[in-house]
Amino acid sequence: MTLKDLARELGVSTATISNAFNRPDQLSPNLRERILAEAKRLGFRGPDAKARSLRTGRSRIIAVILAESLTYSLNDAVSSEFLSGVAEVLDTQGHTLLLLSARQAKCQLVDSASMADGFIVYGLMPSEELFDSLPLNASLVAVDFNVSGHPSVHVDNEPACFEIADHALTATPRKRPAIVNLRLTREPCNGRIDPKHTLLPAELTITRSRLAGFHRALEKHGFDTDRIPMWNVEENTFQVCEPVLEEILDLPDDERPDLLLCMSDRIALTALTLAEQRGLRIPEDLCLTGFDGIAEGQYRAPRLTTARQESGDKGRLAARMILGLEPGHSRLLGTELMLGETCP
Amino acid sequence: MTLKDLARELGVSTATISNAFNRPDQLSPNLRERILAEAKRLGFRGPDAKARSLRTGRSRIIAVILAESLTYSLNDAVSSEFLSGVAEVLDTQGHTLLLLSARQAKCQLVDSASMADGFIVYGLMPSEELFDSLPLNASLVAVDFNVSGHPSVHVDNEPACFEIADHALTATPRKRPAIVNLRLTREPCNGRIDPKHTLLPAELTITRSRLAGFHRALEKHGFDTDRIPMWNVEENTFQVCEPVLEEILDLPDDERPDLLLCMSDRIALTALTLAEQRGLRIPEDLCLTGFDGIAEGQYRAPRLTTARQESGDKGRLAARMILGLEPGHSRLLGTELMLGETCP
DNA sequence: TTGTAGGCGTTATCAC
DNA sequence: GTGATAACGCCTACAA
Repeated sequence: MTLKDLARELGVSTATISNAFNRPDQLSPNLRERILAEAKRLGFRGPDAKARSLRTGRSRIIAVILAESLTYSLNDAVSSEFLSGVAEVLDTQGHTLLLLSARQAKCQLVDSASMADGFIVYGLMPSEELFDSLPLNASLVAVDFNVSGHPSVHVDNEPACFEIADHALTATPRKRPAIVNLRLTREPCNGRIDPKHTLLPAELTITRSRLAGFHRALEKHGFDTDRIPMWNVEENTFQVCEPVLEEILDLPDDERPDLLLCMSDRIALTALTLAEQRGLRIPEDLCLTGFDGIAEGQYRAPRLTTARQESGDKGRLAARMILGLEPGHSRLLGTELMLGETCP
Repeated sequence: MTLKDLARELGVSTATISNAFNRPDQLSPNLRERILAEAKRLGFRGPDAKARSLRTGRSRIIAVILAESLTYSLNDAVSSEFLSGVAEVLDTQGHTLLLLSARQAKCQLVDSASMADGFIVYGLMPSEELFDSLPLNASLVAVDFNVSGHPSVHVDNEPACFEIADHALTATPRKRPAIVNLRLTREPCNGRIDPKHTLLPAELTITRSRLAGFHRALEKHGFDTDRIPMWNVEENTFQVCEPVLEEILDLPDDERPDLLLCMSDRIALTALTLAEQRGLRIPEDLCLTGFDGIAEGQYRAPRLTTARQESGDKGRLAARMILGLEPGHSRLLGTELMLGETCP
């Protein structure tokens, strides 16, 4: 049942049917009523989206390209909240959300790409060539990293991390601060970072900005940042974090850090769980800080000291930008220091 | 830059270009190489998805229609794990995931509908008319409810809930069991359910099956199910559950339930948090059971006693069914009783 | 207010 | 192995 069939059936032209659906003001209400009623009766579900999108050039589909796998992104509190914000705006604006991952087979990513009206690219972007495969004139908003020629949405990572670390170091003097990074090294590394590792450049990972903030605070408090031990995890999940944090917590008492600056709440919460299992007193034996402000860290005791970022807002803003509802320049969102009991 | 442009530019026919991209065996490797190279050089990104989908009738897009808002679904552990499973399969099969919500404006839902090759409908379906707007011959898989004429994926809610409640009542004799439901009443209700409320029919909510399981166990243990107090929450979030559970926990000691059979882990965890805040001893003063087996309930102490459902498997199965990788009949997935310390 | 016709960018069916 | 051509279903000047 196509628009044309319906037109023939009703003895009117295809244009009239089309107008009945898309431009009510272009025909008499009576006729329109009749057409809509007959359409329903004959089982015409409205203009076909595939044909319409070919003709008009727009699909009302916005694609979000996620750096991580969909599996990860949908389960992670931070990215799913982001998506949630995106979805909220798209929904009210009559658009729908297509989920893509930079990890997925390139061909289908590219294929689906020409379907979407715009792209929101979230997180670290592994390959330059991906951008080559996106439609040339596509509108694109980058989130948490930069793409030249396109606006981006960022969070004030460096100042936020400075503030956290500064707080941690001011509240109680610390002897052995350490940092647990997330995807900082060029080569995958789940464990201690040593001088042989090369680090990803700042354009490719927000971890660098966060690290810079931590370092600035450490320097302010008289530490030599080169001597601050650092670990790294490749994925923000309990499973991946657990062994690395066990390695840290199982160090001899006089080597074990007494302050762990973590790049994410997920890491910090994993550390917290493992530390509690080992009978370490929080915060006396070990202070912990996170980043993100996810619910799981706040609905528990002790609550996590962290920098809250409004991931949902980030998504809403990115969506509004892609739809042209916001000025087309890059934006920087703030964070809020949340003082919990893990580092009071 | 279209396929036709490229054909003209290279002096070959459009068919040849199309074949170069879609049917490598239909032309000489040399020619194909040349075409691909020139395409890249001239900035042709490959066949346009909109046009292709119109022509072939397939978009390689599978839509998931969620009963709840996208915002909720993306943040809820159970549904995001489900989506995650769906995404995993679609990804490996070269399909992409379009997220729709039954809550969103009907027009765009219908619009986008004709775009997708198939539909996975998840959870309670509020309106019949939604189905009328889906393409007639669309393949469709229902999850957690039934749609006549289409296969569905279910979890063995009734037996699982019987098992949980039976365990709870066997382990320690209880005097005052109570049930906290999720979306059981026809009219929205956040609070105690009284006889005036009408309940949703079993076709529309899995809560009915779960309730039936609880009731069967209660009867077995000599309770009159009509006298078991029931509460209801409309949404599976901390914010919505909190006041209802406060109402329950703040009852006088001799009225407060000593066993709370909850329809979800989210509800049970909220109860747990609030009970701990009130200094109630778990499980001595209050036993709690959940449903779902989400991580949050297992990575804490005390761990939640619950029925674990593999939401990811559910998603994977639904996706495989919609892609025709599984026999086209309905399936029932099992659950696993997980004994935690909230009801040992 | 309604109808006509061209084309959006592909792919599939044929010929050659 | 390669090329012409006809759909796919719709939208929208423009004409009536």
